[in-house]
Amino acid sequence: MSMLPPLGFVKVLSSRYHLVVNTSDVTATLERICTLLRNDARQRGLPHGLQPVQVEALLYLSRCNRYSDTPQAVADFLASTKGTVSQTLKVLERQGLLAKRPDLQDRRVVRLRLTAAGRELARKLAAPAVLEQVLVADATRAERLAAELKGLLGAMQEIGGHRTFGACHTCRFFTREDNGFRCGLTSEQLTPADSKLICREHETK
Amino acid sequence: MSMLPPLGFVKVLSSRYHLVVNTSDVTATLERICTLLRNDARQRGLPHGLQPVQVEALLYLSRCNRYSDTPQAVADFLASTKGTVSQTLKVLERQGLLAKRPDLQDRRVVRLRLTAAGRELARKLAAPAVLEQVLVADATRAERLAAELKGLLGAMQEIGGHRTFGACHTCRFFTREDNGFRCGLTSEQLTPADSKLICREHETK
DNA sequence: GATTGTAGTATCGACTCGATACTTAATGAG
DNA sequence: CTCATTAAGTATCGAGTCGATACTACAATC
Repeated sequence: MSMLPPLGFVKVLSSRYHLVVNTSDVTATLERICTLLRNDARQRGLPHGLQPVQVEALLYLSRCNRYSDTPQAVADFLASTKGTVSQTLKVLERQGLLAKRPDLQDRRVVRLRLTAAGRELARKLAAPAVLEQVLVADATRAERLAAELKGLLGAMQEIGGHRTFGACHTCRFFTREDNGFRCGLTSEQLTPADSKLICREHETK
Repeated sequence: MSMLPPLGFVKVLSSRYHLVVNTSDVTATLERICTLLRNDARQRGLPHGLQPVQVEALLYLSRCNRYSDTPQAVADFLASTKGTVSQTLKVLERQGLLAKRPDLQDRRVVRLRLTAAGRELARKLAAPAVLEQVLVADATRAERLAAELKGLLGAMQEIGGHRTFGACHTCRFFTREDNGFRCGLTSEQLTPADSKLICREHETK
């Protein structure tokens, strides 16, 4: 029976509270949360014949803007590959939740649009039963969590070299004009509804 | 284009800071973290021919105590079914990471033990590359996260009706004696090493 | 105009996971 | 003590995931 500590078991000494927190503790907790959350997603999707990944893709497409509705964007969001995503989208299309149409500017590109059924299902699936209950039960916890998790996600995305996929209006290219909003990257006008959507080209201010 | 809000989109008014936090914000963030984390686990396991679930199972078995090393316990931990877990364990056994032996008290039960190779691999996989870097970079964040996440996980487990799978020494059955520790449930003596392991029968104090 | 890069699809094989149908063994009620 | 019930585990099927590889079509660049 070897008693070697696991690799990467790092103790971090906090300068503020002089408490020793070890990272493998946070890791184990977070991984367990992920397991439970993924299972919740599975149970939510199951009655509708959807896998967890399909649920994620559906929800992404219901929230992304017109620059981000392509298979490659979905692949980036899911941190997966275009091959795998192509499979997933094929299933969603067969189930009538999704329609493909060619992009008129770039004919290599496929544009994805949820059907009415797809949007309706996304609306139903958006509520993760377990989390919802926990968060409503304790408002201050929800608040602190929102801040901490956003910070963590930002750091993870930066280190992993992933795109940020933030909401349009939080982007550094987002500008306000006299009669509305505008994207500094595409120079196109944006509606208030647009400004709340997720964008593939999002960059933190 | 319907503009109905997603079901379960709940705004929580914090009594402390008078800030409006919406739960779907937290949810979206957390689901994205999970996606990235799961992918990290996939990438970690891939060089060794392991799927994310196999990694989780391996890590669990490397950290659980002698009351918790059965297929059913693994299924509970993974919030999965015994059928699925049976498959997963069969693969791990074939890869020589795991050995099965019958339980002598209850002959329906199978006891699982990692082989030397299994323990060594668990040691290597315990470090989730992305998280490790983020947490080491900011100690106070790691500290706050540890607290928040444990709170969240506890609430999720309670609402979902899952076991807590906490460390032995944090259990309400754990007692200190003159010459060591003892489990109030099994009445058996516990070594200091035992007291740090995960237990299936764990209950919060 | 040839080369290079990007978006997407098709196919293969190992694995996941729910569902279902079993076997074996412990438990409990009469 | 026996029979019904319950629990632990396995086997099998089918739809789906996902990495790997090979491919097509189009755009961009030089």
